[in-house]
Amino acid sequence: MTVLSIGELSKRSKVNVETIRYYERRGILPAPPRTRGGHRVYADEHLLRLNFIRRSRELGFDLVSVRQMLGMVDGGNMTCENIREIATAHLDVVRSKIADLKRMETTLYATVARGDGGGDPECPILEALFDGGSEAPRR
Amino acid sequence: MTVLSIGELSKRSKVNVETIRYYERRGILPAPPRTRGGHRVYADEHLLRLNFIRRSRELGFDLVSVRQMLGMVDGGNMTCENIREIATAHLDVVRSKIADLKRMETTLYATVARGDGGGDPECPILEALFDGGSEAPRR
DNA sequence: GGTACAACCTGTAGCGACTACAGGTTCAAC
DNA sequence: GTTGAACCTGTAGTCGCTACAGGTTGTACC
Repeated sequence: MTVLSIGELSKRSKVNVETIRYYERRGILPAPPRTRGGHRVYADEHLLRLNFIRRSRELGFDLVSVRQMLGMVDGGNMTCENIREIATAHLDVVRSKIADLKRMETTLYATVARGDGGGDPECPILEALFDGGSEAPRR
Repeated sequence: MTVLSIGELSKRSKVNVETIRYYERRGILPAPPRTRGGHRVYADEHLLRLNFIRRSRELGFDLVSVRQMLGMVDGGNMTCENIREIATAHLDVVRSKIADLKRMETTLYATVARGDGGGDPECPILEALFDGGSEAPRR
């Protein structure tokens, strides 16, 4: 039965003190008991939960999804199927972000590389940015 | 010498009216002349510039970089070398975002796929989120 | 028991790049 | 002259924090 100040919780979870309080305000981490003076007092369960949150955030889940998943765990209404749905939806989001960034990377690299060659053209990067059409690289 | 209302400029550039005004406030699009009644009146040069901004944004440049590039074009102090520096730095940022997202994708996919198999384990996704360590996927 | 000072508290404002109003004015067509 | 879409300004909200300001509490040491 460990007892932790917010600072100690912060160190062990590697989550910023301000962020911990922010999670509490957002209803993602439950409000812990307080000392007589008003300081927060945490227990192991909070550390566990905070680790879950950090790990989810590292994987790119937004706080709404994190709250949903934790809410399911808390209430009895949890199905692994529901959790899987959230995770799968998020995986799709991550994959489409990767696709977007790869499209950027391709166009950017082509643009930056273009001027490397011989002559002294005005500025191929600017030209590409000025006369380019919409999103999708032409061709 | 085309004359455009903000609505027409918006249609042609595919940039939201509110966003156009936002760019003006941020000093990225110059404030155009007004009608007697106070409506903004744009010319072709604004469309050109706005297309540049849109295209840069689609490639992920932030507004500070866009302003820097446009500032160089406006003042005489532009070198293609400076432009290339900005673009190359941005390319690095894009590439590291891709790397981050790929790491997420790998871990996420492994996590989601884990429970597909036979038995009826509690919930492998939750387990992974609860007992996972820091950022880097182990193994 | 006193004192110093780190750690804590609340509440608010800022970031970036928009978006979405509210509440009012102007323009264009008929 | 009248409608009504388009425009105007200014402000607040989004997301996930981060960074104060200005005050209070906890704790270690003498």
